Amino acid sequence: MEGSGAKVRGRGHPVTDRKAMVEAALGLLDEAGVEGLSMRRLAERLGVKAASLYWHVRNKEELLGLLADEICAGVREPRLDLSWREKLETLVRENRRVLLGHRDAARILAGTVPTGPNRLRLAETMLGTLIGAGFSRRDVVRAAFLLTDYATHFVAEETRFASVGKAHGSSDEEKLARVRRHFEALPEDEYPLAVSLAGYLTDPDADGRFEFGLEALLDGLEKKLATRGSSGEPSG
Amino acid sequence: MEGSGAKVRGRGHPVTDRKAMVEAALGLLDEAGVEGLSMRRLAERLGVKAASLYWHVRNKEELLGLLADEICAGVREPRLDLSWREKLETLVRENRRVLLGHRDAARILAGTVPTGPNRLRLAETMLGTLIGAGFSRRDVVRAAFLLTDYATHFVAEETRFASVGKAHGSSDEEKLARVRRHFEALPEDEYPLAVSLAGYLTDPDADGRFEFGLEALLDGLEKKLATRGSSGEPSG
DNA sequence: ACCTGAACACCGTTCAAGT
DNA sequence: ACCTGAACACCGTTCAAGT
Repeated sequence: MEGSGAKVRGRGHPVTDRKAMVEAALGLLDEAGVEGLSMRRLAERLGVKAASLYWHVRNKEELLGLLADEICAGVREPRLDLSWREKLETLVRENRRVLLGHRDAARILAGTVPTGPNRLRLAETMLGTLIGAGFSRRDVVRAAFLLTDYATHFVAEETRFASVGKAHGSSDEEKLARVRRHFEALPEDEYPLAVSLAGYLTDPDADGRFEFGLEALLDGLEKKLATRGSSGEPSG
Repeated sequence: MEGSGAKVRGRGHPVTDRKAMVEAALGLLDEAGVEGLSMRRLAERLGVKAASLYWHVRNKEELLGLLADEICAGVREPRLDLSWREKLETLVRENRRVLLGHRDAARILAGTVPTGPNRLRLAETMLGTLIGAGFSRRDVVRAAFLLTDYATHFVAEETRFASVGKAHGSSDEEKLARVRRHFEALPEDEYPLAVSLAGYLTDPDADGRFEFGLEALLDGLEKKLATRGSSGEPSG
């Protein structure tokens, strides 16, 4: 429980305070989720009144931006000896892994503009890898958005129900089972496929779903590379 | 402007009232965005007190679910003579078109579970098309999620700044120009690619970006079909 | 069957004032 | 330089009470 006193000493330069704020925000996020992450509760956790936070941060949006960047600090760079495709796979999987590390992290990322140093660094890696693969400059950027957004939004969907039922003690399996029964109970003449595919619609294998989409995306990108050729500029 | 009086006559059966609520909610959404869509403002618009809404609807989440389904009513089914790939393209493009038709519609869809009749009907069409293409039952479901979520999340990203700057009179182009200058002003030694690709990172051609991703996804899916063969069951 | 009054337990943000 | 008191303008939701 260190850090409860916020700025113990030093000269209390604002950097330290922002850092403490973001750390506290991350802790609060893990305990209470996005829904519970309010400026007032964060202030309480820092032993301060809510109004004080606005000395360190313009508004809540700015705080969430800092928080998002902090979350991304844990993404590891892919090894240099990998192929471009392996590098991209690693990067996108790493993204998912890190987002699964904090409650509602994907929703924070999705709702926030990537301007912090960590996210910019990751963008550089992604863009550089795509340039190395031979995409045109325009396609590099489009592919980067596609892959980054895929990771973020997949995890956001995947964890949507993580918080909901935890309160009244229903496990993930119980929740999925309930949804499956809901699909199965639909009128079969109107929604025959939803009924018959209910088992797959509530497939608990999120890893498999993630890899399915990732492979499709990379196969699609690979095909573009083959078709369009290296139609673009040199890779500088 | 019909429907301003809510339930004029009939026997005021609850279906009518819910319909009027959802219509009013859609109007409020277009005027005020998700941020401005509150139960209290919606009640005001219906000439009623906020507490009354809870007679017709369990809570706000349920209302948003109904609203999401109403938004999806406008999605047209693809023509039957198209190939499976053309059908999927049409369906995903239609999805985007409809989501662009109401302010923050994509965010409503993204935050809501697809249980309404319109969304279920669209799911049937999507699943049926993928079955017709020859995917295994498991892959049908995975591909359906992939394509549906792509449309929703693409539009959510695409329209993220739609509302923000409108207040202090900055057009879309001005906003993009500001972001581009921000990237260009980054330290070139740390973020060389962000600086050099600033123009593409703020590309205003959303249609082009959307089609890039859609083509990649469909190419990727097509490849799976070729590779895995029709490994699954018959198409019943 | 449907609506209201009144309350409960919250929000983000501002700003003059304190130290 | 940093924090507080007090307020402003909101939220979603409940529930006894009205008609």
